[in-house]
Amino acid sequence: MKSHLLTYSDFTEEEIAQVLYHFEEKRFKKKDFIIRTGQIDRYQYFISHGCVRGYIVDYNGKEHNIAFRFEEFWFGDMESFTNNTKAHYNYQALEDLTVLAISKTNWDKISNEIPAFVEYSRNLFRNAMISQQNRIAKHLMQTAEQRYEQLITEHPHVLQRISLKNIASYLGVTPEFISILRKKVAKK
Amino acid sequence: MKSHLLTYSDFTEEEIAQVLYHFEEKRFKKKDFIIRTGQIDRYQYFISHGCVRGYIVDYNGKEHNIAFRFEEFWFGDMESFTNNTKAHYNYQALEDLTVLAISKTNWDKISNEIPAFVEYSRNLFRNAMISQQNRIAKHLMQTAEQRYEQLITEHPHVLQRISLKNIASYLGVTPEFISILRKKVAKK
DNA sequence: GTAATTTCTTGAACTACTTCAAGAGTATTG
DNA sequence: CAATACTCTTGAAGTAGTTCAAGAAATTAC
Repeated sequence: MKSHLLTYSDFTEEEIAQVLYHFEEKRFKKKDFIIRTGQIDRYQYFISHGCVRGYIVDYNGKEHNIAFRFEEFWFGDMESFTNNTKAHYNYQALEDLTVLAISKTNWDKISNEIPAFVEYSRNLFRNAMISQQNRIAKHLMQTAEQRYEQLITEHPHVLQRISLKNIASYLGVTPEFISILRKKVAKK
Repeated sequence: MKSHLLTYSDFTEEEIAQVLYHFEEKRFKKKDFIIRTGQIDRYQYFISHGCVRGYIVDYNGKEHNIAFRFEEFWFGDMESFTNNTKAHYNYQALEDLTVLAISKTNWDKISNEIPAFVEYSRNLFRNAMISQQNRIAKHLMQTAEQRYEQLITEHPHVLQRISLKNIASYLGVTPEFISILRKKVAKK
């Protein structure tokens, strides 16, 4: 966490200590829910160990993965957290999970006291915004086959930890179609 | 612009004057390019009048609209602007356009001098991140027909100003298919 | 104000992807 | 370690959306 803070803004040792003081460690078991649709998300979570998926459920009850998050990444339903509204997304542990959690109260407190933290979070949001934008562009430009190939070449470690069913949902296709793609790609 | 600053953070009158001082007004004609793929985007743009589309070109030379921006909104290739790298996206005026432009140099200067500006931009990025996330979710959940219907009910003004061809590209379908959808929706 | 260009529509043939059903393989649980 | 429950695969039939070609309608340009 400390090194993560320093890569996105300049903190003094004292500021770092002050920031870290406002986090609490939490643990979850595989398959536990950290955030559920309809509830208010009062924390942001920084993963120290494990991984999670974020997903949304459509009117037919079908689940759609919008994100996977691994060690050294943040997750949370930012809209719910910011506006105290009901969360649109669910976040579920895909492995046993250890996180550093920060409450909204502490988040706001640190934001007021430590300008470097505002800059840190600005940089995080900017990067997130950029990568979401790029993801949208890829969805518009590429077929499912291209998205799958790009995923396995650019993020091969993801396949070690995430089931094909979950990958399929993230890519926006059915598990059956991922099977077909796998056969195709294997032939090349 | 002034009222926009105030809705996203607390500025003193003096700070507002200081921020505004670092913008320059620029004008473009309909169809002009403000940002082109491959060039470095050295400005961020706040629209005072007109609208633009952001798009990316795929390997087949096909264009894909990733965004439309109207009055009182920002645009720019944030990745290029931040890292001084080549822009992935093109931004083109869809109408005669007047913008307030801020250079990277001035952006960084204001960020160092005015904490409220860092908070302002953090809030912008956060909102952008949230709406991109929601857009991805909609793409995963909805058919093109549902996305089209939602667009015309939630943003009917968009249809007054944007051609169907450009809407089609934004929704991720062909213009021909938008025609089909329009007939379907008209029947209801 | 007419020519030139672009946008929108229509229809027929095609492709990427889904749905459903069923079986094999792999984890998880008591 | 047997029972249960997921995950992954296969195939056949179906659907959402594409491609291509061509014409009508609307905009732009000289």
